[in-house]
Amino acid sequence: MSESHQLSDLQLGLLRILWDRGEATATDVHTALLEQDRELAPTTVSTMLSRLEKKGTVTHRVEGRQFIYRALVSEDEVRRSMLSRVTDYFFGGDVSALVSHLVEDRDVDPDDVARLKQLLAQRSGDAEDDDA
Amino acid sequence: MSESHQLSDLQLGLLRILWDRGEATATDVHTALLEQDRELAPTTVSTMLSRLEKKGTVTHRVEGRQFIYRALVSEDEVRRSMLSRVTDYFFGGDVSALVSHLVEDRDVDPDDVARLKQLLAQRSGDAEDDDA
DNA sequence: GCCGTAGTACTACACGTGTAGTAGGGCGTC
DNA sequence: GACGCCCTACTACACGTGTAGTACTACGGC
Repeated sequence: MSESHQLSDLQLGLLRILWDRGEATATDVHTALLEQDRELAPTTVSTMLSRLEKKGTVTHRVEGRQFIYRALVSEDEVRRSMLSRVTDYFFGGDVSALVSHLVEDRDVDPDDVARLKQLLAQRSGDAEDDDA
Repeated sequence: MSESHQLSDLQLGLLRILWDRGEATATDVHTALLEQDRELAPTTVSTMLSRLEKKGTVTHRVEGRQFIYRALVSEDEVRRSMLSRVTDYFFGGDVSALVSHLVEDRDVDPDDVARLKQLLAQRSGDAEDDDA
């Protein structure tokens, strides 16, 4: 089930639009991409959508002359898959190692640290919470 | 500078070996892959290494008849790049949102939660640390 | 000195991606 | 009713990847 979604930036871009809108015609997608300064020929967008459909990533229904596309994979699924890839590869599958890394290494500002502490407190709250 | 390293699984596999060993001949890499049940022809490995070299991801020096390869991108750099991609795409670049997600959504067991709490405690303890 | 072996270089091919042109079929317009 | 426009379908092409065969070359052994 949980296929390793290896998606390119453009493919992610298309999916993003479909996820945000639920459904969209090729033209909608094209327009949306333009708004993101992704200037592609309409045919290019259609081609990509067809290909994604062939892979089972999206599907479409017909309305009049238009194809209305919809994602078949959920954002959550793809996010999970991409995160797994990083987690597995760089942290031996240990999510908490990834979290540690993020907290240690990357710029998580004090506010966020506070927020996370709270989150963790809630998380373990039911057990023996004593926030340090 | 920080190029978006868009690397395939195999490419990551090769890099992993180079990172772990510092340097390795094509044969070393081939052998290492075999040990990971990645059964590829020696020529395939060489081809991939050449291509990575052409892209500037690895380099080699010659010793006798052998090429000794070495990664030109650091593991850290690639990890950072891959994490950025996920973070930017799914969390609008907000690292703490990613961390929250990981903590909320994924299986971080109680021990880890405790560990993370400690980590955060430390993190917010030395409030005036200003690393680059 | 010749031969085999090991190791790299060159070549090849299928497939996916990014990109887009052209063709074909309806629908609206006049 | 003919024309054109808007869509999708089909085709094309360059480039990267995965995969590997074949060619070339140099070193070591006898």
